[in-house]
Amino acid sequence: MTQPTRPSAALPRAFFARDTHLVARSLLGARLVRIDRGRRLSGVIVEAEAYIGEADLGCHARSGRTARNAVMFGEPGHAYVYFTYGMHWMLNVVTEAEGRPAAVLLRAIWPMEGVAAMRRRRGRQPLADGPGKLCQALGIDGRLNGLDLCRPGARLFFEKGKAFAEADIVRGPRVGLDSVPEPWKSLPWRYRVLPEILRQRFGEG
DNA sequence: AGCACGATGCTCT
DNA sequence: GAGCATCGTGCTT
Repeated sequence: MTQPTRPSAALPRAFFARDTHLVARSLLGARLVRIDRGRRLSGVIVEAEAYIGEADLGCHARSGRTARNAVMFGEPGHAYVYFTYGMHWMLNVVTEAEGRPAAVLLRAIWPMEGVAAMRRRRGRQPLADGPGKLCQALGIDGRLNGLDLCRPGARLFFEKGKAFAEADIVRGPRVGLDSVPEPWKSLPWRYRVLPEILRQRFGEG
């Protein structure tokens, strides 16, 4: 649909080296860009969740550093991509200072560029309104785990976008943590754009 | 429109 | 061997 109107720089590492809630909140409205065989696939980020530290029992870092979660302990601005439920990839971006395991899970985008290519990957199904669907639509899998999303030339990165107003964003409990103990299960660490605001800004799906 | 369930394989106990 | 930061189907209101 829309083509890029100007070259834009990837969000810098300093953007991610901050409080995880602030990063999650600030990513809403930003653009997630995937370079796929030389073409841009992108969408506006409309839902994200915060996972913070070893004390957060909903976070993969809860049991300390392992082979799977090692990237989360590293430099901010890298992709933490993992496989779950035997079939789905999840995309996170590492946040906060190096050595402190924290990340933001990308849960949904509003597709903007390369919609036909995304649809080819997704079939006749909703495009990218869930973390697994998002990864499938953008062709993201474990090969991208550890990728530096702030490095020039990266095939996956973030771009600044039109921010959403505070009133356009709702917080709520994170999804899929049914067996995680309280308070972690219910903490409002999920951030998403109100549906009516999406309709207002983007029109019907 | 909503809920229950099965798929399917990796990670950690 | 259990559980999982999910998804699509199929069945019930």
